[in-house]
Amino acid sequence: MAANHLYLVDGSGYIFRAYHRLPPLTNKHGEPVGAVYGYTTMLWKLADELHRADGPTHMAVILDKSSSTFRNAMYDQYKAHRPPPPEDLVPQFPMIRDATRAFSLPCIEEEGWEADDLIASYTRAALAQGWSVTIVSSDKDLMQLMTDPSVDMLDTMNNRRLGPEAVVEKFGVGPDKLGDVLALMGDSVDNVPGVPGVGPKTAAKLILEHGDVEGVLAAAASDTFKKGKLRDNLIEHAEAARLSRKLVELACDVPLEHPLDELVLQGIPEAPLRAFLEHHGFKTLLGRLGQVADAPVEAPASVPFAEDPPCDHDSYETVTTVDSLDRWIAEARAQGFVAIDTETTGTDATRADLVGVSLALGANRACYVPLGHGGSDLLSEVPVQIAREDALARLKDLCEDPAVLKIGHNLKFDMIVLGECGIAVAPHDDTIVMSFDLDAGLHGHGMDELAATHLSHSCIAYKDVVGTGKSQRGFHEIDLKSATRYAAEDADVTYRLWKRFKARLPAEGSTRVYEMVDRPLVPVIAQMERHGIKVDRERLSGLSAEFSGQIAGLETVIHGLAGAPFTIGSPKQLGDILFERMGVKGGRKGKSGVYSTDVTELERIAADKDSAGAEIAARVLDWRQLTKLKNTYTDALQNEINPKTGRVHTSYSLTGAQTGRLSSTEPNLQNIPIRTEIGRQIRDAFIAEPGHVILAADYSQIELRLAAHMADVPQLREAFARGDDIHSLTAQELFGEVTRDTRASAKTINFAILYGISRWGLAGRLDITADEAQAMIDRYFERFPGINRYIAETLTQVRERGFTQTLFGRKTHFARIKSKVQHERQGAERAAINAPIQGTSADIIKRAMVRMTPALREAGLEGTRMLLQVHDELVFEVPDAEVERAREVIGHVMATAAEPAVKLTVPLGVEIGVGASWGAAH
DNA sequence: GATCACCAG
DNA sequence: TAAACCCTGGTGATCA
Repeated sequence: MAANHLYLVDGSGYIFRAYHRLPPLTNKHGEPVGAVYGYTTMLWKLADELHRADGPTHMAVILDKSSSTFRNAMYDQYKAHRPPPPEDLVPQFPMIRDATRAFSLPCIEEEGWEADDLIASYTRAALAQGWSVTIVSSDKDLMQLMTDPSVDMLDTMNNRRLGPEAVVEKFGVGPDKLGDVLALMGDSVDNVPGVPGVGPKTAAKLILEHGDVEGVLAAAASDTFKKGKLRDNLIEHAEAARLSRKLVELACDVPLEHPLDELVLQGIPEAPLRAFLEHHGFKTLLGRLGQVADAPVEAPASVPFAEDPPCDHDSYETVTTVDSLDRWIAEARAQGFVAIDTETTGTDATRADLVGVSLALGANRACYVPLGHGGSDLLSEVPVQIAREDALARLKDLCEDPAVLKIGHNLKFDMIVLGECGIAVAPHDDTIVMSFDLDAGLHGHGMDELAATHLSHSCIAYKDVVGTGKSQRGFHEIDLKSATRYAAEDADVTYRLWKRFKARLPAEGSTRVYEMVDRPLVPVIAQMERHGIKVDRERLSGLSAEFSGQIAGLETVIHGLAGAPFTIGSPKQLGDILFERMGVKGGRKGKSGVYSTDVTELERIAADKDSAGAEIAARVLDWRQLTKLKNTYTDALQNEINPKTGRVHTSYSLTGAQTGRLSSTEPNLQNIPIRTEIGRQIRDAFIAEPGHVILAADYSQIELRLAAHMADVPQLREAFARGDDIHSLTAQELFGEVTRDTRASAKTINFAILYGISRWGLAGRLDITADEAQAMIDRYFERFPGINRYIAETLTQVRERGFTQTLFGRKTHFARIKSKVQHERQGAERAAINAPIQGTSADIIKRAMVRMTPALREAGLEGTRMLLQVHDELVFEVPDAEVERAREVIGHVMATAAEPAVKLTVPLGVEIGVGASWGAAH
């Protein structure tokens, strides 16, 4: 008979990880239960272990009891700086004991001992009986226990079993030396001091050379040790190192309150478990118990859904013959839809090469079609694959077949890659966009996270397939078996998510925004990214050189003023110079205790001509501006020019901003300077091809116009209709006269309103007292009562429903709107006031983008291309001959983009400029 | 990796 | 009580 096998669950560790991983769900009693839910699903997964041949015979959950331990007696600073647990986590601790009891598992905690010590002690006792032990945790301290071959670890969050080799991989030493390495490294969270300057790499090297902490310290004290900072630190902090060694040592001789036999598993009775799940309304789990209770639904994510079988990676087929590929395609045609995913050599779609395509027709009906594996040093033998042209020709027929729906997750990426192979993809659905339109604000929308949330499935991690760092390989270097498991799983999971989202969209009122705005936008964005924009490298490097000279000059001056050289870019050093050495009066800021040296602070100092720091502050401001422009723009942008196209191809995220805006990365082309003359020059480097011009079209004050419409403010609506200056009107209403100053203040207030105003924020902006700011706000609300009403209604709704909506029905969820932490709640309120306005603006420009290309083509403008979107601006490259007509078409499409779905009571103004460069087009 | 600072709408 | 510090984003440098 097999020996007993004890599972020890590190409950405390899981609570915190579940808390930070999951959205802050609430049950029907209004109690926060996010961490409890995560913990419960973890125990659930553990129940699967029961069916393993070498599964548990005994099990217990070990928890920390909040109290001091022997380590505090040794070192009073131990865990002293650990912040208290978040407020909405505290009430979940007792519920976690409930959850454990619901599974009929013993729950062990003891005064004066950390969970780690109890786990160590029970482990030792079990080993003494000849049992084997699995520690369910990913805690690095507990890895010390794997010195015995009968001990392993299990991390249920990613379903990984860890053995001693995992310790070697992570820390460079085996479990027997781990305590010494951890001691030298220290741990800032637990406040284990360690030795300054020694991280994991150095610690491992030292321990491997000298055996243990004492050996390292002895070596450092001897003359043979290499002189330098490391040796000084080891000598100076020798005592701290010895103390740390004791702190990380696990106590394995704690008297056991429960004899091992008590921990025997007797099965999980259903009744208490059902009662617990029903109390919290965990419907997905209840569904799995066999029967769904009809409790009200508290979160859409837990709507029960017809159960799919778990992902079976061995069921996936590697398609290496044309016949087989034809069969898969025929089945896709027969059923009318297919989930699809591409694998490539890299993550930048505009530079990556296609390596393979996976398809899924249903749960566990998935395959991988390798197209470009092998041929490199690492996988020199080219495996059998269908000839690339044959496969691509068939895939093209499938992707362009109007009778087959292609489903992807972040399909924009695949559209770009396939587009480079001459393949269009239509019609389509995109699960990342579906998820965003359903659940923006609740959680991220990456496939791994969605699989965990909706399918309770841990996807194979990409880095586990290709590795990381120096040993990382391209996907084309992966063997076909591993590649198939990973790639086909992606398509399989995409299909499973699609089925759920497809049902939820109409049920939750999100079909409109998905079908009218976001879904059709996907291929439009893919096209824009493929086009890219031409950038004049010489112009950028010229600016870089110019800036370099000025920066060097400023550095000399600044160092002279400071009396000594220092790192100007270090806020810490600059703060010390200004506030300590030069005695400038000013305030501390931030938790880390460094002086704030941001723009407002430096401008304040520079303005006080009597101050000793005025000169240096002014110079540092100039230095900051120039280094920012050089590092972030003139230098960095040159590296982003694609050598193949000579153009810069940004990547837009359709799910990056919770309000529905796009965001732009690698490079970010939505924050190219414009507000200062010197920064503006960078825009001159964005140019048109010969025979073309750049055309830039901006919505004029679109958010204020939308506020006037949505809050129904007659004065503002009429002013926009007349084409009046809106800030002057506000100044007249608020101050009774229009001057430069009152107009500037009015402009600030107008924008502050859109952002969810607070008296302190406005006070800081206008440099007035909070009371004066409050008086202005009161007056604003008095003159424009609609604004006040809009804010109140928006807040009432978001508190009731948990989300706001745009005029097109886009939802943004605000989990923190009920937070007990004041500043979190207030932050959520401000964001909620802003979201419908910012989001509607995003909806409108997206609709303009969707209609733009068809409208241009219909007008016979074949050469005009849309290149960039910057929130309220669209940038085009236009052949000289098309400029005048393009102006008209673009202006018209943008101005009418809301119609006919939404009829606005204000006109949308569009301003258009044309020039040889982006800078000249403004 | 966290923090600060700063670019845009 | 004291603090609050206007929304949405992304990137680069420094420092532990």
